[in-house]
Amino acid sequence: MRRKVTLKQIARELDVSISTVSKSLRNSLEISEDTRQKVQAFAKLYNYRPNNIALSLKNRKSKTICIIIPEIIHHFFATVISGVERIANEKGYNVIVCLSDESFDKEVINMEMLANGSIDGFIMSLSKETQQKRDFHHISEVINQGMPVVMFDRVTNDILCDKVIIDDSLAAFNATQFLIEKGFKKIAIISTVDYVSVGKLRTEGYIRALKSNDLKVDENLILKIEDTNNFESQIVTLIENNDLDAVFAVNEIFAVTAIKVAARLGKKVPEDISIIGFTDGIISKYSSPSISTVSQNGIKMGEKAAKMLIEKLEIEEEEDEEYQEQYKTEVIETELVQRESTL
Amino acid sequence: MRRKVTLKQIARELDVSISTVSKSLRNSLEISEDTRQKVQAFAKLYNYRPNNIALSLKNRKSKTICIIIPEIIHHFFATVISGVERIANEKGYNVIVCLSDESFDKEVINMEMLANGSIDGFIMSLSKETQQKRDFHHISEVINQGMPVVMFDRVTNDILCDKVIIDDSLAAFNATQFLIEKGFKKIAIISTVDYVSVGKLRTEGYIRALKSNDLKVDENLILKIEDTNNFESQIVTLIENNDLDAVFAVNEIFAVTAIKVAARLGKKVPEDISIIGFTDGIISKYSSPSISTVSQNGIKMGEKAAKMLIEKLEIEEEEDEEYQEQYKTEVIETELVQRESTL
DNA sequence: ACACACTCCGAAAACGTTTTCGTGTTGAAA
DNA sequence: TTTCAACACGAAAACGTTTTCGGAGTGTGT
Repeated sequence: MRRKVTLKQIARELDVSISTVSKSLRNSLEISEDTRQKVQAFAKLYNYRPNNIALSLKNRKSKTICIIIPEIIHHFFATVISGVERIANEKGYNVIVCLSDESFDKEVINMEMLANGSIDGFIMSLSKETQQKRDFHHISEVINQGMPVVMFDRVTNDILCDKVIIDDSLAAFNATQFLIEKGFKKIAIISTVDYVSVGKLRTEGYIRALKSNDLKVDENLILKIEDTNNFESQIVTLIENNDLDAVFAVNEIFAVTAIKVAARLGKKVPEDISIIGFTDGIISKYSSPSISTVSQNGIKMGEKAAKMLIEKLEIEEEEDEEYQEQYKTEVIETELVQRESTL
Repeated sequence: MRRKVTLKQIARELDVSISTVSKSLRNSLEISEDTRQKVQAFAKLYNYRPNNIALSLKNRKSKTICIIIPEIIHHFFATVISGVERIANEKGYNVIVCLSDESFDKEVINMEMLANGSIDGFIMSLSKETQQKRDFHHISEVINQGMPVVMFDRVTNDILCDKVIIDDSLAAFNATQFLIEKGFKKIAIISTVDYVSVGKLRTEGYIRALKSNDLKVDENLILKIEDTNNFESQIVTLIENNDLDAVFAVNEIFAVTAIKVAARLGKKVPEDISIIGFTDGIISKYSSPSISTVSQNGIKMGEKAAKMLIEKLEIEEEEDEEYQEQYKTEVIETELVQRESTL
């Protein structure tokens, strides 16, 4: 169990100064061929690796970024992480993953813990609670300290920073329009409560599509679910009490639950009722019947977010301030994936 | 955009020494009530937070652990991360997530990048390629440097360290036994190639169960899948050519694919053919029919792994070496979850 | 008047790097 | 012999902390 070897130890061992060792290892021309070789051989023998923490301190940057997400269990967020990881690795950055568990407090704690030099920037998607409270002081504080933040998916207009989103409203519009063009009239939506930004936007898109086709918007067909752990009964009621043609669900779980409920109520999908979901994850793919869905490419979002963040970080080094105070919002394309749950 | 305030700045501002500031903030009795108050007020005003990197360097530990997994998309691994995160957070540790993408090289690179002071210990599950090559030098090297490693799920006997596993063989035995007790004779297994440790063990358990019930082991009923991206045709062949009573699949994807294939071939699940999977993830839960499965509690595994690792880390501080050279292997209980895919 | 204790604070080392600057030793040119 | 450049190396500062040690000043007891 030899401990890690340091410059100092090499220096002592070889009877030269620390500077000489450092320079030798970085192939400085100041050092004679002779000593350089000697040092490098010794370093290799003892498997010397520069201490990252020391480098971070010296360079005042850690080459590490943090991604904060509400839930890792959600397939979509997992794909985003995977996209971030890929780009980060490519550019020599590490990724710290933090889970807010949809809790405002955990989000704040995570940010405060890491904003003290541990990381160079944040990529984040807001927790439900944060969106509900509309309290973003922890984020603006971090930004004020000069640390770049990129928000994705669940974003807010209250904070100025780079953002990566999909056009939730448009995607929902298109999905609904797709159902309307199939000839369906009674189309329900299973959405979330309004403070979840994406839920609200998707509901908006759904309503816009109905209106632009002169269909009546029936409040009874708009189900807004608050408790994501216990909602099945509400879906039962929705399907039981209305003679639906189709259902648009704003996530996979709602969609697959709708299918199960429909089956239990003796309605066949897609013959009796069509269903479209949101997020092209594992559930949609492997469900029986497989689920038509709006695909939001998580990997692409993650990659884009990571690219934007790292770009900001590297620009910061060169240009001294100025110029960089402009923020972009990237919109990632969505796509309607047709499977078995729609006619 | 005020930059982060440091001890030095506070000291200069208040015309005292750095030591005084540091001590004041840590409520040292050496400092008079007066100055302490003054410093603390100032620090609070400017929102002083100690620089984590500097602390890491000084304390020679980063309060950060790394978890390396093959794929974050797999629900099981996501649950493990979530367990690790919870415990780590509780104990004041951060979690760096690295993905090996089932690649040996990425695994090595990740470990080497982080083993230089950036983190205090590893939690990991081996990539397929690593298991195939049986090359674990990167792991033993890290361990030799005195950095604790905890392996979970995909482990190897070639490395001595703490481990968290399930009894794959026993779990498979029980699942098969369950099918046998239902009266099934022709039971197939859809497994992975043998170099994937858990696949091999599960196959062993399956065979053991058959033998202990005096059932013939038919090689034709043992399907070992290599390419996890393109295997459906093999399952078709398996089900088409054999008049199966039941199928035991070693993961969710294989199980749900078997169901889909069976349906296409006109066999009803569970009436014509029963199916048991492995891993109680989202697919098993939401599939139609829902899938009976062996539940391996990922959260528990993650929590246990994190606890073991952190315990090792904290022991290291007190006891000077000695005593700690004993490694434990924790076995997490599995459970057979009965759903609709078995009679 | 002296010794001593106590209070309050600062200097400096340490963690492991990188880099700037200075300096001693060569050898050659004047 | 002197002068100067080139070469090879070391000292020290810096990044931001914590902590040990020592010291100045004050007060107390004899």
